[in-house]
Amino acid sequence: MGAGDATMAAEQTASPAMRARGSRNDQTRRHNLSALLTAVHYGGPLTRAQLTRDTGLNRSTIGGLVAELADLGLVVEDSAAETGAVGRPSLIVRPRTDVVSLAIHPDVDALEVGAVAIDGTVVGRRRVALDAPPSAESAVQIAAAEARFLLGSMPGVRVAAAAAAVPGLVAMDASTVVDAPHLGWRGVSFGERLSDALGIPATVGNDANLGLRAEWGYGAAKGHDNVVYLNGSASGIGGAALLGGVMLRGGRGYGGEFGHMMIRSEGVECSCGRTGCLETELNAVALDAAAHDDEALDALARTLARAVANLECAFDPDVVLLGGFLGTLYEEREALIETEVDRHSFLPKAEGASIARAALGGNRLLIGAAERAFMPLLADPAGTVLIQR
Amino acid sequence: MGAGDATMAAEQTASPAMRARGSRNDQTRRHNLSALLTAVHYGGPLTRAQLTRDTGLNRSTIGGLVAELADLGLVVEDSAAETGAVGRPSLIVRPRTDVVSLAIHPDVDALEVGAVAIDGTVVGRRRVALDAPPSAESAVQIAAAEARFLLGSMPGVRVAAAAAAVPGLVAMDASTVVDAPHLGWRGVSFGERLSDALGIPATVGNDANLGLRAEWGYGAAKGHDNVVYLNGSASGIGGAALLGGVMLRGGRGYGGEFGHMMIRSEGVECSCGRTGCLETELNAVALDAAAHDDEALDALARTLARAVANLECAFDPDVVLLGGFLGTLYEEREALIETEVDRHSFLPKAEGASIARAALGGNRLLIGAAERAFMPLLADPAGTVLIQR
DNA sequence: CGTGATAAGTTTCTGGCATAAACATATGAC
DNA sequence: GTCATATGTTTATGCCAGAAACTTATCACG
Repeated sequence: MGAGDATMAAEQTASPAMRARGSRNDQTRRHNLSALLTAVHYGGPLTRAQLTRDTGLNRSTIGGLVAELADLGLVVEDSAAETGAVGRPSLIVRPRTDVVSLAIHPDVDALEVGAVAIDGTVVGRRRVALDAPPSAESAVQIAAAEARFLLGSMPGVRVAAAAAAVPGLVAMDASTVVDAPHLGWRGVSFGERLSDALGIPATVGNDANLGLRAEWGYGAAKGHDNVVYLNGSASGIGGAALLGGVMLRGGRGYGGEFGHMMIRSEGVECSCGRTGCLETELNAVALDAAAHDDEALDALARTLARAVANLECAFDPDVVLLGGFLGTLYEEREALIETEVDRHSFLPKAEGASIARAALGGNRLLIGAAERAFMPLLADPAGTVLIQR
Repeated sequence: MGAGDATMAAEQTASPAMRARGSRNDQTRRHNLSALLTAVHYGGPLTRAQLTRDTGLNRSTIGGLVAELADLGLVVEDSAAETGAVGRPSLIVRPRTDVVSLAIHPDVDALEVGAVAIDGTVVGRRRVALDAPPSAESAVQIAAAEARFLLGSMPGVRVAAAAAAVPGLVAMDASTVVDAPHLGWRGVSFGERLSDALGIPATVGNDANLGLRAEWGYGAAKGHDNVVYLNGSASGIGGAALLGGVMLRGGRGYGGEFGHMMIRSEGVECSCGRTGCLETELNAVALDAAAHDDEALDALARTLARAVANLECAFDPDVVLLGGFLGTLYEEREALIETEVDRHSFLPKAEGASIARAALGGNRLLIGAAERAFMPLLADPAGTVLIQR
């Protein structure tokens, strides 16, 4: 009889908190439309035959669902490219590239606005250099002006939503920036203000979170469901984690602040009030200072390795993704870091997580924010209104 | 327009890994049966009217679903207790107490077997004291004998499944004990062997995980969806985390090993090969030694506080739950720990997690293991066969 | 070319599921 | 004892995916 039988079902989670929502027939339809649009969103153009296999749904059902998505203006069906296979060629379903989301990234020295199509390509971007960190209000104004310009250059385009990637704590409402120290924002309803200025629903997400989302969808974390992400930037170390395919959020939305994980008990005092935080021990300044000092660089690499080992022991990820200067440090000291992590790893060897460098570079936050903006549409393709420009 | 509109849907997770499963009509039925059984499982007896409100389903639908659950022998409907309210009294739906799961807990000095009814009450338990840690084989034999005895005393009872709580790493197959150092088990297919010996499907879970599951369903974590759990026992410190209502597992099932979180960089060498692990700095021996030394106890409390602060910064939980000797330490140094955690907390004050002591005591692991065993039944009430004894 | 094999799109019909609406019933209030 | 209220029950309806039969587009082979 074996234990295997029960395994699959047992992995599911039953909520004791009486969150018992009933399911209706129309939710089935919504779920299936969502599954198809999500599949072509991440997987690129797919044939109807592939969708049939992947979803396990019937040919007829796929036909109907794809027709509805086409009616909604979300996908187009092309004749097949020649495959050389026998049998009637299957139609290719691809997301329409004239459906975009707006991505906004305010940072200390610049503000970027991008338009990202539903297939994940950045179809337009504008960057405004800034002398000083923008106030929330000026960020909204600049973003709105740039967005208008951007959309003006793309006639006929339809906009799903907008989202901003902000370096700081974002509340569960996906609008309020609770504390973005480097921008000097505290308790700002940035999403709501953006929304009003753009005339488009806008949400806000933490930059590390959205960075991981992008890497997950289109970068180095693609295909992995358990990922720890560490990103080193001028403003410190941001962290995020994807666990079982779900983004770590926490009760208030502040989960994943690995930059303030204690890494040295007798360490330097951090701006956050604690001592020995990862980002006070390992940061852009320290890395610059160690640029021509092999031992200093080794020490920093060892610090990173301990952080990675600690995170592996807490999360047991498939991949630990390193971005920004942490990615650079990793490339420069790959062997050292790998052996140090192995040495410190609590988990059975050979099974450990792999370490990888983040892949998407300068487009990462724009793609991540757009991902966030596309989520309502992906979750309910028929129930989400697009804004025609 | 505001950001709020998009928020709910945006919190959902769309999987890029092309896990696009289609949903069929019969899954709707299964989902709803599961939702109802789960509701009465955790929420105790509920009226049909309450179920109607909680699920959002139609009166008629609830009627049909409850009838099916009753036909399956999983629930009974009673006439209402007098509520004093106007209107026709609603029938009370309660889980049948003659449906049980077997819980098995092998430990270094004893093996416990319990029978837990579907309403969460422990209806029978047997404890066999042991001179030495049992081998996996003898644990199977003892468990099977005790289970036979236990079930023999409960005629007419039907068994859903069995599950064991094991102090060690358990693989994703929910059967293989990869490494249970205190028992000396390595790479044992304990679940499969149990299954064969009992004649009942059996799975295996990590003890801390199952402890948290129990506290979540029936103890101090009830109603919270983001919980970090730390349990101190003779064999060290076990950890587990519930994140957004989902148990942290990791890619291989080893997530949540917070006992091996680095807490002092120049610390003592741990059996795991690392240094300064939480459980080498704070354990039963150290606590005993500090029993009559206020300063030593303060130091241990500070160590605990740092661990809690670290976990809060990574997970942003609603509650940090402390069990075993950590619960004792917390009770003895509550004020100190609270202020130290606040001082070290990275997150905005006042919003921080509360700390609480685990509630379920000696029944915790039996309840947790039974929870695990009930999961397939809860997930698919109509598709899971009960074993008649 | 023309025929057959193959695979996929399309059409039609069916069954399951939740719902709405109408009806029946059990309680409290007056 | 009647009414208001809330809930259980029965019946008819609409939606959705699936199955089966049919149609279409390609390749292979002679």
